[in-house]
Amino acid sequence: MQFTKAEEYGMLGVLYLSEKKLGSITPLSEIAEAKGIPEKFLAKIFQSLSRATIVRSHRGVRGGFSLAKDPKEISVKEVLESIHGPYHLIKCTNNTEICDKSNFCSLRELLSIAERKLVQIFEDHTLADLVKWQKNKMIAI
Amino acid sequence: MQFTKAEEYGMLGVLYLSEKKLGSITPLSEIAEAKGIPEKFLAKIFQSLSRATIVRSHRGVRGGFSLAKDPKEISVKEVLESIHGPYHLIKCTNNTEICDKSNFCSLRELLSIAERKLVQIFEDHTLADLVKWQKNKMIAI
DNA sequence: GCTGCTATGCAGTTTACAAAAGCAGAAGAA
DNA sequence: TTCTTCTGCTTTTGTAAACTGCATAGCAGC
Repeated sequence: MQFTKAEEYGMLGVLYLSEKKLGSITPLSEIAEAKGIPEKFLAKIFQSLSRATIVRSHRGVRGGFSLAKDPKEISVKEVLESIHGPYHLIKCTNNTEICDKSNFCSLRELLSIAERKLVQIFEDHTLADLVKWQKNKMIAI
Repeated sequence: MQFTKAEEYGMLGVLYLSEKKLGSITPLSEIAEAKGIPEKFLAKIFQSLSRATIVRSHRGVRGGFSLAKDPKEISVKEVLESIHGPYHLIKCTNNTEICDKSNFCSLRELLSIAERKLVQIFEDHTLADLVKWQKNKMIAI
């Protein structure tokens, strides 16, 4: 049970954009190099983010990506779910058909609770929050 | 970010034992068949559980596995961690060397928070709790 | 002490999916 | 028109999960 690289890269990407002036356009190559991410892989991730209107794409010379809205308005949950779909700790959490052995499974119940807690945390934090943490910590050091 | 089959099977296995009389011995074949789990795979998982003294093994005719302690004394966290080691949502959560790009990473910070919440839930629930849920629900239906 | 049953331990194989790379093409700016 | 950047596929690679097999060891009953 771990985060995937796609999720990690996606988050690093939007965090990178969040630190820039709102609306400014940054090419993928810059993000990829700055964060040490394979550019083509990042491109694929940003396509998902673009479809979810978290970022906006701009083609052509001096093109790239910009945040589609204020970092304050973008939750971590939004970013993660646009990359990998809704979170589920276990496949049958929402799909009862997969595990039809019993009409009630206490394990599924526990995982649902855990899942809700987890999603709640991701929902409660925005990109702006993370950027703020980063800045505060940097000053402290 | 999902549970592995090993974790799922392991939990189902110990839950199966938890429903039996404390100390009674059940062969793997019975558990495997009852829960629809590949027997050899389950055997491997139970070896881990045995080493962690969550279950006790008994060889020979009428042998099998029994819980090593009362279900009330076994937390879900114990079971899960004995199967897959300590939980980490991201590789660098505890290993700073892996991600040396910055001395502070807000993403890591957030995941640490999430991780602690998750572990807390698993620590707070015992096998006895889950069995109780199961029974109550069954009665309700 | 032989036989059958069950776990043990290690060495495999297979499968699935994440991660990454590649390429032709479209859209846009200069 | 040309260069740049994203777009939308396809394909490859790498790795870990999931599963299998076999020889061995321990135990019980006869």
